[in-house]
Amino acid sequence: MNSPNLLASLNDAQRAAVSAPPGNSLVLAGAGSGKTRVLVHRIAYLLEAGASPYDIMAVTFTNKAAREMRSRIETLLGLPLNLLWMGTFHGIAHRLLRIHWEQARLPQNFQILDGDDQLRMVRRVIRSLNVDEQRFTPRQATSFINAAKDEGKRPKHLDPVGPVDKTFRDLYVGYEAACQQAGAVDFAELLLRSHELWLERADILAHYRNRFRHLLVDEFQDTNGVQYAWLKLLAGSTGQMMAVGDDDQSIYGWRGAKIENILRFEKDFAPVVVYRLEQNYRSTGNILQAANAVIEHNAGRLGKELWTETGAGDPLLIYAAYNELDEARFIADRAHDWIERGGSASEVAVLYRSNAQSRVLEEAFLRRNIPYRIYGGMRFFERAEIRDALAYLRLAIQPGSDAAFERVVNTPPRGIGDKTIERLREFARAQSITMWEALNSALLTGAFTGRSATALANFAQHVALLTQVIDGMSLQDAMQTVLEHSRLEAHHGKEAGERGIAKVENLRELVTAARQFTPELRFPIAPDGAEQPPQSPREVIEDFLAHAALEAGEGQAESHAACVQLMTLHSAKGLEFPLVFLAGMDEGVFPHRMSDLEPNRLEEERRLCYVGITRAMRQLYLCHAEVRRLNGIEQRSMPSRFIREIPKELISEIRLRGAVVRPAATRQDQRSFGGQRGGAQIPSRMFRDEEDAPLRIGQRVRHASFGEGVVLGCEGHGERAHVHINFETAGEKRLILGMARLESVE
DNA sequence: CCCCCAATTATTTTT
DNA sequence: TAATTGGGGG
Repeated sequence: MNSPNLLASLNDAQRAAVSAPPGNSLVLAGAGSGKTRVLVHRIAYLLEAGASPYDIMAVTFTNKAAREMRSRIETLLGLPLNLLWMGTFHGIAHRLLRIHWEQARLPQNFQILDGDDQLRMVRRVIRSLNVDEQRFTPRQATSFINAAKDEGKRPKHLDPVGPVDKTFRDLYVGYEAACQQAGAVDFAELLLRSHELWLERADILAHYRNRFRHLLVDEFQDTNGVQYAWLKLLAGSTGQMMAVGDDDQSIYGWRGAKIENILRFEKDFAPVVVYRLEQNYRSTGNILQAANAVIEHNAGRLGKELWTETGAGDPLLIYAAYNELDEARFIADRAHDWIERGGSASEVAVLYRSNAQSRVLEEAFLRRNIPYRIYGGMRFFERAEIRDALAYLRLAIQPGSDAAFERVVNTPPRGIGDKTIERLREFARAQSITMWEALNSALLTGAFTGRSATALANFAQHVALLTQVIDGMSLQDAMQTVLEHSRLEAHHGKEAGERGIAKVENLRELVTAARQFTPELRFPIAPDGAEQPPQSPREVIEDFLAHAALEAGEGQAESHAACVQLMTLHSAKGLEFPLVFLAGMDEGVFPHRMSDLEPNRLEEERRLCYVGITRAMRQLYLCHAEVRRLNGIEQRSMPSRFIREIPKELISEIRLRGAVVRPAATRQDQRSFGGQRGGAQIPSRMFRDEEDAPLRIGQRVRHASFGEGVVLGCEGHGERAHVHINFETAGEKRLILGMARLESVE
């Protein structure tokens, strides 16, 4: 059955993929080639062909992508699809474990550890095993554990080489025990545990295999070891899978993603029909050519070249800034021009390699009075005050949660110090009971005396009261009550300045988030019954807590106001903007110096560059600086090699009109630039705003007798200015501009 | 418990 | 540079 309507709006390649015959297929979808469109239409196509929503599972990597896909399908088909399982790997795995908690050997009320909880847990294990915390940092141990889990490995699967590895493995063992004891499951564990559940329980696996005959996986190049194994197991020999991905956009290798999975897929799921989506509907010809040229420097690609029917468009623009302040100022100026000419701020994005670069940019936008929004950094549910409040909420419904207990036992401070907590912890460990139980039993037996006993008793009473008061309350009321009782608002309210105010606002926002929360459907008791909404208020609260862990809350308080978007290249994946600036195209910054030695990592940097370039629809700026202050040290830097990989004919270099030698910046100038304290005394805007300027700092010049060199600086006015040049052979010289007859070298 | 100062150390980030 | 962390003293 094929509906002409459904396929009419697609191009040939898209149509072929959407109407792929039964079996496995791989869609290699280049940037901007309509990938989501294909997935959405494929689902619609399957439904039209007689599949039930009940038969389909669609997996994405981010909640945002999942939401987007669901809403697009519902728009396309005009009906809600509750029975279709669509979500992130973690979301779906979580769902499975909630249904089969018993068979997965989890307590029914198991909780999810997010990254921060996990780190705390690991730290606790390190201390309890008396491992040297300096040599084996919680961070290292956590990434060791996660790396193993991402590969589907339990401690018993590891064979440690040397004592260091062995210690890590011991920590992994200890951590697993601690998690099991606490009834806690980290992100990687969700996948690993559900995978093992299927391996151990053929009946459960058979049920899902039978149910999910159609599997669709987005961003396949980002799958890691367990995710791949999980999919493979679920598909079995009967499941039909469509994997969609782009090897050129694989940028998460550093957290376990494997591009090779695309190749493995072709082998393991053979026969696989491969579709290539290469027509791009997003960018101009010049932008695409630049992207193609850069990515061509990578070896071992699956091979794919984007093309467009749109014209070449404007050339890419390169700006060589003097330093990062100049770069930021330039970007803000150009963004300003765009808006002046009638563009919207939201059409503009500034992308950079690392978050640290956002500061200077932010200041420039602030100064220019351009509305901006910085993505990334701390997300809503990750903020300490929010996590504290949620810990209270959890404690109220589940006082046995040690993680929650430890988090708030002394927040706000109530006289329960480290010593007291340590004794309590010891008490709990010795008897294998929870901290909460330890507290109550210690109070009964009079193990604590004096001030700490009073403080502990107060806390115990406080939690018990909270539990009682909250019982039967709606989520929203419970949240509100918890905030009032915990005195967290008052605690943060008296904190000085902006920060305190922001925290109180966040706490209020949390009540709003609780009010707006719609719980996911719950799972049927009978295997094939329909999903139901949660029954009790308590279940809603539990769902809300899981939701907070699983979805850090990027969407929270999302303003759709017209803002210039500032974000890292990583978070720009999947987005598009008419005007894009790539800031910090310097060697060492991008490619990052930590990644430019090893070929594989360099290639990942290059893919990141490819992602960046292909975000741009109409105009792309590449900016680099000659001098850049990084980690407090001012350094000369070279333009990124990626710039050199773009053919010259696609590029136009920006000469600021009227760059002319001018004396060192006045104090006014410096102040308007946010100040340049310490470091090299090179004025930040020496060569601006006048006519006919042949010289820029960092520029290469040729002198009749000294040969070639680089301009380091300059003092004085016009023809009589003293230029400071570092010649390649003759060394550093100070020359008088009018006499030197310098030629610029390109 | 809180405050202050010195020391330390700086990717990318989703779930 | 700047943000966070640990130690010492009140």
